[in-house]
Amino acid sequence: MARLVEQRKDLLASMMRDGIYEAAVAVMTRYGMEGTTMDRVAEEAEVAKGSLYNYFPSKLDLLKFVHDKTVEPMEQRAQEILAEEIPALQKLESLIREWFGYLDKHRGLFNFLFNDQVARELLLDRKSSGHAKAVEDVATIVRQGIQEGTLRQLDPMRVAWLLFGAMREIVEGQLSNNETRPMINLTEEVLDFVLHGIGNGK
Amino acid sequence: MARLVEQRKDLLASMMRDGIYEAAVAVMTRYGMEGTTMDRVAEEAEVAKGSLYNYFPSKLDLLKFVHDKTVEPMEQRAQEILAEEIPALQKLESLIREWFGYLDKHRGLFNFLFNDQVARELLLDRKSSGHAKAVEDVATIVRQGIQEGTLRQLDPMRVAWLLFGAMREIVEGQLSNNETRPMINLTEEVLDFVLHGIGNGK
Amino acid sequence: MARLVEQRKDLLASMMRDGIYEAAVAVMTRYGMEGTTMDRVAEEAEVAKGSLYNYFPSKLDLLKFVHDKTVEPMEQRAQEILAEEIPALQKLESLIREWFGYLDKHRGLFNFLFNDQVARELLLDRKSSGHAKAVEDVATIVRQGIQEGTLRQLDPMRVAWLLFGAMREIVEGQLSNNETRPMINLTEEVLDFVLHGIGNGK
Amino acid sequence: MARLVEQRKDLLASMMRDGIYEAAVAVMTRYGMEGTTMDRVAEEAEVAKGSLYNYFPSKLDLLKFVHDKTVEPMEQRAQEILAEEIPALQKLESLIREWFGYLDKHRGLFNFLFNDQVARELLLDRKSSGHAKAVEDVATIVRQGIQEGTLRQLDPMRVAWLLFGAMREIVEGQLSNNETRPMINLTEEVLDFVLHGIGNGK
DNA sequence: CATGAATGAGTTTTCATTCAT
DNA sequence: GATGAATGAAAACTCATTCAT
Repeated sequence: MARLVEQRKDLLASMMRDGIYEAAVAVMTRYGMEGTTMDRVAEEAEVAKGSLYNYFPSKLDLLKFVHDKTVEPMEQRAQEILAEEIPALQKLESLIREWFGYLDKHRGLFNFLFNDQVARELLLDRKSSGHAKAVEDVATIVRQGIQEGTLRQLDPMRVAWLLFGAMREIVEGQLSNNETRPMINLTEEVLDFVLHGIGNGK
Repeated sequence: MARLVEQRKDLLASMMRDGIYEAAVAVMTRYGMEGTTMDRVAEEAEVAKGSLYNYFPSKLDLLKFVHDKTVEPMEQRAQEILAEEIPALQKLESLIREWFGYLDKHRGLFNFLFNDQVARELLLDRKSSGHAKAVEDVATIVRQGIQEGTLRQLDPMRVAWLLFGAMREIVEGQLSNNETRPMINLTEEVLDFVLHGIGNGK
Repeated sequence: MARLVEQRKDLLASMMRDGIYEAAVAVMTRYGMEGTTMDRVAEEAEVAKGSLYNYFPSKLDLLKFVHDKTVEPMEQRAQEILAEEIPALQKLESLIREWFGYLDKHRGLFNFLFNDQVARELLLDRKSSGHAKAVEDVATIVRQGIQEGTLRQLDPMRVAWLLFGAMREIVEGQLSNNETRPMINLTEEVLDFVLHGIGNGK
Repeated sequence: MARLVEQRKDLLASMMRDGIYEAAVAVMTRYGMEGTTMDRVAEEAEVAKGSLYNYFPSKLDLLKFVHDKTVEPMEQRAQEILAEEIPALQKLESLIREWFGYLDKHRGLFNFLFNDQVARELLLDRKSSGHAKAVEDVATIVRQGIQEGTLRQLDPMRVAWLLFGAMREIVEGQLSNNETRPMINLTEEVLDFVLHGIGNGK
């Protein structure tokens, strides 16, 4: 019985955290990192400021939560792709497509997720940032591709960084141009670039 | 004679500005943008807080100065390379090499120069951010390469973003790994990636 | 029930505002406008500096509040007097008496209300300064008196300024002499001066 | 001989003080009391800021000097008028005329001379403000007028305050209306008001 | 547990005054 | 004496965090 009460409590707390999460995302999207104050989050969440502290010990913890919660599903999906039994090239395409789809949602959080100093700082003490993990995933695929003979023998980590960066940048270009078309359409183009480069071969 | 006194004064002022610049860079490197307060800069520079305002009318002006002073020589160099009468591929290599050499100095400012939201904001009213300009430079080279037939017919701007991003990311990877070897060594590798991609040809 | 809670809150907020008002008046009286800092007000009110900003968005707003709260009842009263159906001379006497009574309270604020540049500036965007309004009120009475034939045909506005100034000055004289007798006793005398001047008739 | 050197020094110092005086007046007129900083005065005087302190130990001393130097000639003139052997009424008219003429010059300093808290504070330790002295002068004239039978038997000091206030206020009215016609034209009107009041006699 | 007022350290900026040159 | 850079004590305002109700 106490067990049941316990569960109910956990459930409620979890819902609260989610509500605050949504609010935080909204505020971050609207005001940017600098403008994200606990006041605004509380107001957006329609909760008293003090209540935030019942669910998150500090602002930093809230930010970490937002980060994790946003990155998590993407990482989940990446793991699934990695686990499939398909050629590296297909995995790569799936992953890129997935990323773009993911970034089409969360546009507002892009800076927070990838660029911002704060993000970086709050990740300092994490085992490994989503960012780094993503790069690692690519490296794994590259290794597979090399074994399969479909990819050149290059340093997998280096290649992963390059690939990831190319993708990230193009997203940023789109965002800074206020381009609203879905970024998922860029998948082919990016894949082409990554596989064949820009040189006109022989 | 008055001329000489004048010069001496300018020199001193210039030295102060440089000292403050150094201090600001140190603080930014150590504490990040968020943590860069005038207090800390003053302390680092071993000057009174008020003295900063004898050389920079506001914090924003100081930041602009730091940015310009850091970015300007690079832009200069880029223009020189663009103006040379050599094939696009050579320009590209020169540019990348230059960038890496440049980033080897200024490691601490990398985030300020390329990643930070604040940096972006304070550049909003500048002619055009160094970032955007750099991408534009690459696009120019790509256009030349396409005409020369050495580069594939791809959207030059898109390619520029991709290339720039790849490079930026690899730098970031190096930095976050606390890799201390000079980044300039990566030039070949990046160029190879960009030109041929990672696919194993046919 | 929620209604009750709401009311209690409003009441408390109102009390705080009043407390801060008192503190501000005390500080203004003691240190003058120049010396009225938010720090001092906070200290006087025995609240944290930050708390002031929970009740007044800015220092200017606090000053406006002080001004309004002090001036409003007087303006109210003036309007009542103007609206009465009595001869101009009676209105004039009433108004002057009211003013003196009013100034007997608020002695400390006299300079803030009538003399200070800052006060004037902060009233610039108000409908119309209490000062100007008071003069206007007198002019209205003078016009009535002229019509009734009890006052000479003089420029009403000019007369209003003269009258108002005479009164203001005498108050100031009293204050600077640290004269503590109620100023309301001066009503007759001022009225006599205003009506008959100091000349000995023919 | 040393005497001569001494004199030359005094003369130079005196000239410097006068130059700074002019500059201070210009700044006060242009920027108001709040905006009168030592920096601006120095710039206006085309002197280094530090030099100001060779001639005035502090800002307050400079302000006192400005005040005195501005008020002095007026007081001088008032004394002369008082000393003349003419009826009180004529003295009164002369004095008022003189005041208006005086205020026509020094418009920019009006607030500093008569209204400002700062002015008040810096006069606190003076034997007697120019303001108070002026009132005293009027009282003297009133006493004479009473003896001569041309003025009613009223409290001379009170009358002096009233008269002075009326005049001051009308000046202020002119200034706040940005009325640029010379105020000296108001002499008759004010005198009329003061002598006969606004009442329509019997 | 919810609330939101209270807190106060921290931020940018100003400016009278000092002092080495 | 002249200079003006250096100083640092205030000033207005912000906001993460606490805590009484």
